[in-house]
Amino acid sequence: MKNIIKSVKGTRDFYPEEMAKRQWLIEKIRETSQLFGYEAYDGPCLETIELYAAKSGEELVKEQAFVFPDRSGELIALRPELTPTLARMVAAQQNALTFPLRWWSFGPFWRYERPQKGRSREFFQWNIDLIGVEGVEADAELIAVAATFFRNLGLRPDQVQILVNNRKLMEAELNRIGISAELRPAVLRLIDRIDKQPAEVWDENVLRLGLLPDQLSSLKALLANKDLWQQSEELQALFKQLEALGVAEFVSYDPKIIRGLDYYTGTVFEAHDMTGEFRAILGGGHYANLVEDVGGKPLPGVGFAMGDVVIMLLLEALGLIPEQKSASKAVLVTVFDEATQAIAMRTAARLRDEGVQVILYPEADKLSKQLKYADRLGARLALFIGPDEVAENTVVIKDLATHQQESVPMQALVERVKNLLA
RNA sequence: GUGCCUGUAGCUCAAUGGCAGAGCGCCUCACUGUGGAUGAGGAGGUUGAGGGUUCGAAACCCUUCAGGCACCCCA
Repeated sequence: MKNIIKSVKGTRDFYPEEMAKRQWLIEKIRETSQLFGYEAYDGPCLETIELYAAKSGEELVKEQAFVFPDRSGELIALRPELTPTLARMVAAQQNALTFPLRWWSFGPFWRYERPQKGRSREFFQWNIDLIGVEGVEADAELIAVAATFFRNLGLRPDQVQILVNNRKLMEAELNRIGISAELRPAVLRLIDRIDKQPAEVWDENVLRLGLLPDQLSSLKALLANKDLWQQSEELQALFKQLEALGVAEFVSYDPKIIRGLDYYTGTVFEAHDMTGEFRAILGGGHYANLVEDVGGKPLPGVGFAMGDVVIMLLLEALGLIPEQKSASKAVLVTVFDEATQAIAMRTAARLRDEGVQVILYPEADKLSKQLKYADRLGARLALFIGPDEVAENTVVIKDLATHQQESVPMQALVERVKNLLA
């Protein structure tokens, strides 16, 4: 163990067991995305640092991106998020694309952060965006995508909720309290983390920004008001549409949802597990303007991103990840001895020609060992072709789950195996 | 990047300054044509790494690496 070279901090190895789970998750993401008519796309994992300089705030690039010079000296970043790439791609083809645009993507991202549970330096992220729609209908659709995804995974509304708020509403309400436009961004940032700080500390921080004590109490009343959404026409319309889309049970209003990214201008939302044990599962919102910073004409849209880590921790905790055995449809062909090895190989080849997944034991060995191997891999059937079978021109098929076995004529093998696997 | 906690066999953990152990898992055999059970054997550790204190360190001290918790930030 001592001489094994260590992996890079914050990265994960995906052994077959974990890889199978990752593939399962991707499949669920693909199903849901396609169900709503979204098309898959991807960009490069490497981008020039200028792409991020304009967008996504300095913090993300300066402090959280992996940045390095290439051999010519140009600064390259491992992508910490996809939105700037999306903006660039859309801007480059802006006059050729058909809007509204429905695109989704799943791929690796990197952020140079301190790893913790639910947060690694290399992670996978589902990004999905609807671009070219101004109205709140687009917001409703994306929230419906998220809710449908949860439903498809077997998650219930009492286990996970999508919490929604609206930036315009919050701006208006802060204005009403008398908080100046210059102070609002800082106040919003504090609202975003109200649940993370002790109440007294939070109060202190708010007052330190320059708010008056009665503004503080107004603010706290605001954040406790679960009916605040009724002050927003957009949110009223949104909830009505979510009802019509059949996903309202997964959504609730929360005035504390702000989102860190500056480019959100309307609806913002975050999905959380109801025990509060994990970090946010996904987050997104409405942006007025996706491509302006990279040189395109203004385009509104809405999108969200979901990392692979938290959702899998949650699903694992709830026991919602089905057992993934890659060999669950496989037939293991045993090799009795050297004399029968060739016929075992021929039989394996015949089955493979018919599209049956066949694992051929690589050498003659004790049958107990071969069966144990089949068992470990989770194979469905095992075949025995020993001297007796060769003499009779038969094969013994054993169902490893039921322990039942039968002898069939060699000619009937393929059909019988297919029946048993069906 | 800051503070705190934790690193002992593949996994979960004992051993609190005196010979590094258990359970599970793994391998072999009982089982010369049959897997999950049972029994008997066996392999596997420079106690994360490096240094220091000590007659003696898994344990105490320093450094470092990794993970976890909080901050920061966010998926």
